[in-house]
Amino acid sequence: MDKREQLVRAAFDLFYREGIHAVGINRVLAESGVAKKTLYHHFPAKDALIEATIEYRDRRFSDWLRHRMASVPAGREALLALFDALDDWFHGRATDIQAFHGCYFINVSAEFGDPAHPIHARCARHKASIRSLLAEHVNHCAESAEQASYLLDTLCLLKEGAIVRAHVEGDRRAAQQARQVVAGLLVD
Amino acid sequence: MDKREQLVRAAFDLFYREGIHAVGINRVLAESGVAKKTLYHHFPAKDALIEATIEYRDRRFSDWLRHRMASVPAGREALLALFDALDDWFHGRATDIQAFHGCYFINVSAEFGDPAHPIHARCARHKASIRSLLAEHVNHCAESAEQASYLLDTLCLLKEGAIVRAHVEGDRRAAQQARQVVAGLLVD
DNA sequence: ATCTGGGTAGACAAATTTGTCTACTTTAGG
DNA sequence: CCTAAAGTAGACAAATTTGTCTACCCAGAT
Repeated sequence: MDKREQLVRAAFDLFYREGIHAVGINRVLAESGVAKKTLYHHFPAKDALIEATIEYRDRRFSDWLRHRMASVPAGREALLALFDALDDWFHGRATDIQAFHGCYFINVSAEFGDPAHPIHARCARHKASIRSLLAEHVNHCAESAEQASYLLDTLCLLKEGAIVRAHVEGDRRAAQQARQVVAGLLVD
Repeated sequence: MDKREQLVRAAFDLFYREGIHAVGINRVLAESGVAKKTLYHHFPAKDALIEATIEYRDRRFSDWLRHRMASVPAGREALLALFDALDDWFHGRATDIQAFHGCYFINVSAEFGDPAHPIHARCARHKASIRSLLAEHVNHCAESAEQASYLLDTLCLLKEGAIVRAHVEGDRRAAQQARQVVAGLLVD
């Protein structure tokens, strides 16, 4: 078992559930069963560990979503599958990724509010990467570049909206609501 | 000048910009120019101060939005005015409320992730209150209870999505994008 | 006039934070 | 086999956290 990986997983679990500034290094150490020296051998400072958790989550979440969207025909169906995936996530039926506590990248961006901060910028990059995953599928079913752009923007708005509503307000129907809107936009 | 109010304002400014756990009591004291004893005279603990900042922001933000939506005819126009207001906010043209650093309630919910925590619950209540403000206007232009419910859900999704995209990704066009979608839904 | 409540400045306690360092052990490869 | 890297436990430093407390000031109501 790789100690670095152990650290990153434990740190992610704690940071995701309780927030980054609320969780001290010692909690991560205790949870992962790794020595402090080892942590500082792998990471120069807490910030580097935080970035590693973002990298970890980015990989995990993207793989999960890519997989879900690839299991149906590309285009319209894949875009609807996105919201089915979110629905499973909100209802605790997504075993590949952790139990739902909101979007890690939104949560981290809230704690590192300055857009110029590397950690915030890294979260923005994740969002851009998911956006480009959706873009591929939008291009499958849009009739013009203009419509594609409009569709992509709308999908991203609804996706973020669903995640936030599910977390802040605890309304787990949010994914289904968003799916319904998307279905209406994709009838053409 | 009311010391309690001074404290709440300074605390809100700092918490909103830098996050709650990242800002210590002493920072709030220094910024507000109030003595520590006075803080603990008005608030039993930091949590109570946090709740007071939420109360403060809830009042401020709701008043601002209500005012913006009341300056045009109720119904369709008011709902579009919501997104114009967001657009102004994102572009730093909303002087009544602070410069844009995301939604305070989403940010706080990220730091207090447990939905059962009173602070998280208070944020959810704010969202519910804004939702019911929108509901009044939706009822003005919906043709059925079913359509009204669908419209309201969609508006809320787009609103949260726009705020998150503007903050995390720094895409300040998000409000205009959302407005366009809403305009499409409200043509009837 | 005096007493009460809100205020100030800041020392202090106790816990916790990040990060360093020592001294020792384990493990894997040349 | 032996060296070098990675690991352990945990003491320690220095700063920072929340919250309490002392000692004093001042203004307004009784």
